[in-house]
Amino acid sequence: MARKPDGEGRTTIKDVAALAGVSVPTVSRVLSGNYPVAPGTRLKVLRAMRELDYVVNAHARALAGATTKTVAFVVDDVTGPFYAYIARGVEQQAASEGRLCLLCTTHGDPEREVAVVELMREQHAEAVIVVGGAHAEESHIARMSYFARALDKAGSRLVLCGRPSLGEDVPTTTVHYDNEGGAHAMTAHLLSAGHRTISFMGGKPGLSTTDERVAGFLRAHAEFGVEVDESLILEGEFLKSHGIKLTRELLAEREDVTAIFAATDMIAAGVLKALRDLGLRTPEDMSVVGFDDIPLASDLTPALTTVHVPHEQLGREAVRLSLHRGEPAVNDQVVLGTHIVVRDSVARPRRL
Amino acid sequence: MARKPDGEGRTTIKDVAALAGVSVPTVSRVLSGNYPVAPGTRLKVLRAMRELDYVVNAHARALAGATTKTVAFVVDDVTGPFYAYIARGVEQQAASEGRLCLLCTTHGDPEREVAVVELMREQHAEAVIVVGGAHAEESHIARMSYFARALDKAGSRLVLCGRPSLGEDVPTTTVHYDNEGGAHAMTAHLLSAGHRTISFMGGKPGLSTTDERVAGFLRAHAEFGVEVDESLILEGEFLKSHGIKLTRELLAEREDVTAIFAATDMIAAGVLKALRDLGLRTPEDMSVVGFDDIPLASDLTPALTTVHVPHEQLGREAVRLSLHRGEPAVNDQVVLGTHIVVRDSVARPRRL
DNA sequence: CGCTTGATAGATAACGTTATCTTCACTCAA
DNA sequence: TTGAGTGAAGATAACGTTATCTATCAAGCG
Repeated sequence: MARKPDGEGRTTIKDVAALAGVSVPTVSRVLSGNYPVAPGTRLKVLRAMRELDYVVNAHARALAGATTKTVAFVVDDVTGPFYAYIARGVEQQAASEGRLCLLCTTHGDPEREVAVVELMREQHAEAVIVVGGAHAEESHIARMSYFARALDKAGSRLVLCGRPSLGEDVPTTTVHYDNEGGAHAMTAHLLSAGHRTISFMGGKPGLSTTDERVAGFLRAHAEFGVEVDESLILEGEFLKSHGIKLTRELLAEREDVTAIFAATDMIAAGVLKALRDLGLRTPEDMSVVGFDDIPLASDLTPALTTVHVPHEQLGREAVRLSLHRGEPAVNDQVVLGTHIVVRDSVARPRRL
Repeated sequence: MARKPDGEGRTTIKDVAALAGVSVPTVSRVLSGNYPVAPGTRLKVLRAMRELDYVVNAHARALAGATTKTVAFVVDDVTGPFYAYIARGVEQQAASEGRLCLLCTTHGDPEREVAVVELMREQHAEAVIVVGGAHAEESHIARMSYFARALDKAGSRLVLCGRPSLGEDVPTTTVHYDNEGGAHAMTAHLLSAGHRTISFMGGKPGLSTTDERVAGFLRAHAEFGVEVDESLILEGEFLKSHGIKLTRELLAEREDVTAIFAATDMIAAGVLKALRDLGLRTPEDMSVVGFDDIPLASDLTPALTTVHVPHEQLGREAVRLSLHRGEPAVNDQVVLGTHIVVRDSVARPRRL
């Protein structure tokens, strides 16, 4: 039972080699299995490893070899169901590809987003996946492009998940979903039902998610030949509380609105609550729809008609694409489809 | 503009040193700032770093120095709101202490939990935080204890968050919350309201979370001198669908139950839905309470009376305690309090 | 029977940092 | 002046792996 004195701390490959009576490289060979080792020798080494309770030092391995086997995941806030499901997709796919998953949050702060990407560069992550809507500011785009190139030069990859590409010439992988199409389909659904005065509620202009959803909203109106009253496009955060506040303000001012298109399901939850508090019935007095199809949507009363976003698949694809990209394309892009899910929150308008 | 030829990949500290015309250690000193460097030299180095767009190699640094600056976070599933909020707490605290956060999921599989902890050992994470109820199986406890000791020997720390300690002699930090007390208070609340036939619904026996909550349920009954009908303690997963199924089965068999204590808010959501489907009103025909106080609880109809768990604080404490533990205590323990939040889902029983 | 060949295993050199030990030029007191 | 003290930098040696090159031994072949 010759063993390294306890309390010494970490056991290294050297200790294993000594105990097994072989050289250090031989142990390394047993570990990686990429080189022939005599069965007897292998056994001795394995026994020594077990005896000493040895685990490799991932840092030393990363430094010596080339591959790092880590995927970084950058997100506003893990708490939102929207992100949580993408996170699950990322984590699952990463795990199934034998990768570890580094989690960072930015709290919606573009400054912090840049700082975090920098940090990931230090970690030599194989891919850095940035999730959620992007800010349209010129300076932010420039800085992200800069990091995309820096990562690319270091053999890594910037992945944009749920936000538009930075440009054809910037080396990134983009995994987006069809915000514009989903908003278009949903708006068409409302217009088909006879609604003509629809409020689009929530979202900050300049955030890609908002802009794309509003674009779909406008296009559907144009196709139906319905003029949009710009004052019905209300700005706000993606929060339930904002849904409540905006709904109150809207109904205090106008009587003619028959439907509310909430920019997200969370906002829609607030809208429904505000309507209930005001004594209005959904969908009889007011139709309400959302966007995202988070689990909450089907739990609301009434169950919310909304646009389904394939969150989990989004996360999986982000990892999958960034890890095995075959051709040396500068800029890979995938757009996943969205579709409307009809539940119980839409009816024909009463007052035309 | 003498610079390393592009396309070479990673720039190292050597390149910076060469460009700045100083030695490698000098650059390192500028980087860490723990040693005096002449202002002029510092400036030259900083300029070179910017010029070459240099970032340190975290792996090399981890290998050379001792500190690793990573916290690992092991959880069943990021998707559940319960875990998501703990995750947020962990991530926030880790970030504010300058640590990175490694995320792993186990999908409730004890095997995978062990594998993941092993993996974290390779990463030399400063702390490995395992979140959520634990399985009581002897073999699992033994293996976790083993890893706790292994981590401890390597200067790291196993943190149990929301699950009981592994024993006095096992080197761990435990950050728990008062399951038993919360369940006790809530049960007392129901008993005080006059309920005498209460079903405890959901949870798997053997999972610490379940066992602790049931214990509180039983203690309150004992204190009120009310006999518990064991057949009213129903087993099931922590899922909404199980809440629906169990409620249907329960009400098909018995007429005398006046209140349901759902083991979690998710189950309670299912209970409420099933009751509504059966044409029963809450709380007039049946009182319902939950446990966890996830955001969903206040959105349900009626708003759910439940036990508040300080999720985010739990995550923060886990990181804080594991990072600065002063005395060399083998086994630190903290238990955070829980309290009931009264909303609209409890009334006095109609039928006594 | 000597020489090539294949299968193993050891020796040595990276990998990119930080820690530690020296060295070197100065300044200041004796 | 000269020796001690000080501030700044270089030299060198880790850190724990894997990669690469070299050495050994046995078998196979001409």
